[in-house]
Amino acid sequence: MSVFAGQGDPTVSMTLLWATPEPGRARTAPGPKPALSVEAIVEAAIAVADAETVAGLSMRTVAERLGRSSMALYTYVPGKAELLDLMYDRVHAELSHDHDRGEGWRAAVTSWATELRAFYLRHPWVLQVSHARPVLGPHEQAVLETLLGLLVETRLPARTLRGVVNLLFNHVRGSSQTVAESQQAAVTTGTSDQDWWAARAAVLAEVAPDFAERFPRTVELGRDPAPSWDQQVEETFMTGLSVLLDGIEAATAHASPRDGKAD
Amino acid sequence: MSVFAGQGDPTVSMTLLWATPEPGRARTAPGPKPALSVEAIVEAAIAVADAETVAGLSMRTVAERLGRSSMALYTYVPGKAELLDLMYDRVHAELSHDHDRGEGWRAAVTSWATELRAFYLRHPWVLQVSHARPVLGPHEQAVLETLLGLLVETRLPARTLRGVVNLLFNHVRGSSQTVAESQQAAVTTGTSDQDWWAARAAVLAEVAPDFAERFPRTVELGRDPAPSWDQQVEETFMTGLSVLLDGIEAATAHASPRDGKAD
DNA sequence: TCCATCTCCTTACGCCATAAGCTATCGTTG
DNA sequence: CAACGATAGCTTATGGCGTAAGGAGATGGA
Repeated sequence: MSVFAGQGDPTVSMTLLWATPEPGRARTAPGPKPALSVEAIVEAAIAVADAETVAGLSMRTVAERLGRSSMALYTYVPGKAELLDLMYDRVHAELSHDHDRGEGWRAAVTSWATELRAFYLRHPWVLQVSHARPVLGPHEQAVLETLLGLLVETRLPARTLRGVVNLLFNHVRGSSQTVAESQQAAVTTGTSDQDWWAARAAVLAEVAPDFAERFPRTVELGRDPAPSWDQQVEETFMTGLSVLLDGIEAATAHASPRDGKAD
Repeated sequence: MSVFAGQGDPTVSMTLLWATPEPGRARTAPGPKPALSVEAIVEAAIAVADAETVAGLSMRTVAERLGRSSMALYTYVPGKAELLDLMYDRVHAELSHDHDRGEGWRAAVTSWATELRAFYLRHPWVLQVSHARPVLGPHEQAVLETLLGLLVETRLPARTLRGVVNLLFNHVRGSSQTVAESQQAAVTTGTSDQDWWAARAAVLAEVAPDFAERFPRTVELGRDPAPSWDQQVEETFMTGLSVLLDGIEAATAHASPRDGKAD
């Protein structure tokens, strides 16, 4: 299984991904007409993954949803790895590329990050797919291009920009992953996040009564909490993002000190 | 399988984790003496995971390494999820807690981040374990406490500090994950990272000849590359970290503008 | 000595991805 | 129109996985 797949045969995956719809071929094919299509399979697989988490995504569950046997899928898709590649890129088509740049790059990037986060929370399984060797599908590619578009006015050199882009993706992905995993754990275990933490705290008090002495700063970190758990998570994300943007601002100042911030 | 486990029974895991070595019990037990121990199993499991990647970690492979059958492990450990919890915490014991604070928090945090990154690259499977509902073992806890210790002199309020800590972990984890996944993919597929990218670029050129027109900024992002791939990755990490630290510095200024940076 | 207890084993179940080979369908060609 | 050959989707089988169930043998205390 290897949840962090994304390692289908590059050639196959990419051909399927960027597929111009098969110019020559088709039409003159003997044999029964295909009742399915790569498209339909990918769609069904996404539906399954959204609903059941990535662990519940199997060739069988996808095929069942389409009223076929699992082996039928192999006519259209070489294997599960390639299917994941296709799902991954396809789902990225949901993201928009027209963030308002009128109020400066800070606001625009914030909008981008917020949307991306919501996207990851809608499709948590996306975070389980490796992005080390990106599928390089058109839709995923567009997300990066869009972000770069929002950052042009910072005029950062490529080397700095690579660091910044990485940082942004890591923050959004990491923050989303925490939430996504929490939510999923809540479903799997049947315990709400709050209950879970309460239970864990109780056990901890029993098993490590000296916790507060050993980890005083950690305890202190819990001070001044947001009114609700959800708000706390949200706040942590936004605070981090804001700090990050401050960092970018500082970097623009380093890069072109004589321009200042004027454009 | 469910690679992103970390969801063993909280009580069980935590009891095992913080275990004072079983005060009452022991000694007076009939039956054969245990030939294994939780300790030995965890150690073996870590060795397997380090060597074989998390996908190669199964109860069978761990047991084999110890010359036992897989079911023998269940005498010591309730299941794989709990075993992962134990491995996760145990391996964090490798991290040090005496970063030099003499040259200010920037240097200290950089040292912390660098060490943590190296740690993740030594034990890539750690990144596959969910940190949404942390195991709350002593060694993992200590990592957070240590970081907080390095950040005290920033005097950031708890709310900001939560954002900053999150940001730092996300950056280190995210950056490490990319590298780790690359390395693993290199092993699994037998293609080096460089070859893989070359192959993918070739396919891309064939399948999407208009790439440069559609994604001009992405192309531009590749300008001015570091001399080697490894250096590029390293540089991206360090640049991001530096931007991030600039952001923290800015936050300290916001928080207590009249103090300035003096302490 | 006997027995309760404990370790470790074998066996089995229900998942998973997917290899192999069959059947039924259908466009094409004689 | 019949026969052919390509094709879609099926059944079956293989070798993995985590782990439930229950049996065999060892061992300390009664």
